[in-house]
Amino acid sequence: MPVQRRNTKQRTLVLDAVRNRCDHPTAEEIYLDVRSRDDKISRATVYRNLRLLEQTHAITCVKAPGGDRFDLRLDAHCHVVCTECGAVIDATVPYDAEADASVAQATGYAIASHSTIFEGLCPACQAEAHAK
Amino acid sequence: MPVQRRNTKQRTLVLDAVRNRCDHPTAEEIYLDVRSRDDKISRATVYRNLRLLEQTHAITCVKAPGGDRFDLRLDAHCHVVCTECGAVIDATVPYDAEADASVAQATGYAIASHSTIFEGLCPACQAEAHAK
DNA sequence: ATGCTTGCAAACAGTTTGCATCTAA
DNA sequence: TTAGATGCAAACTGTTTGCAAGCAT
Repeated sequence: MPVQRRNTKQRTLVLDAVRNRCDHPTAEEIYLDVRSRDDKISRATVYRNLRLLEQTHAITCVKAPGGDRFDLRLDAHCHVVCTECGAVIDATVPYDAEADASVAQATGYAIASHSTIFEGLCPACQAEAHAK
Repeated sequence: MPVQRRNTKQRTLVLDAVRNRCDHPTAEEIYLDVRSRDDKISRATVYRNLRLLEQTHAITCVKAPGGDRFDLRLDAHCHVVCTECGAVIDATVPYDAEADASVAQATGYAIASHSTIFEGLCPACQAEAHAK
């Protein structure tokens, strides 16, 4: 675990790739995006940088079925994930900062944050389910 | 995807194993528990039954780093996971059913439920961090 | 008897790691 | 110069699947 960070071309590319997307890409999608700008970069580097940027709080990751999704960290917000196709979108519910303090008090954990994930069928998958 | 279910000895063992634990065991831990009662049961069977029981809503699964954790579904509640050691405990925050309806309205998703996961250091890991 | 279930092993997906080489500072 | 970063390939973890045999209904 290095303490000092360097600004490599690859690290910048990974961060930019996350910045340039509004959906919530998987590591693989980030890899493909970055790959189109630098066809030498390896998956390992993308994964290493995603973890590093996450630890730095430059980006956040949403644990969705079928792999983590990454997201630019602007403000804390919730996510909605489709139980059928796995699509992830942002939710419009305010972040309840008070809950963190309350849970910390009750459990003794040092709560850093919380994430809420709503699960359900997206409109497209609802339509498909009806079609059967 | 079978529509009809049978009551096999193995399925019962898996369900009982989840019922008999208050912590939030991983699939592997369930497997080891069940294994101690039936040393012929295979991991595949445990995984298959855990998924099946989840779909049946007999149990729920919490997506934690390092693998899903399983839980008897009594009532909807939130979880707290330690970012260091991965321990999972129940949180004491009421389930906000209203949020589901509100998100459903705003997004067009058919929201089935939501899960909230608080992240932070458990007391033991806090102590260890201080010790350094 | 039928077809859901099982056990086994192999396959899989997503991610991490060892190591020699490279490079930012 | 030197510690951090990279690329490659192999290793790993958690989970799923194909198939022949088994068992609940």
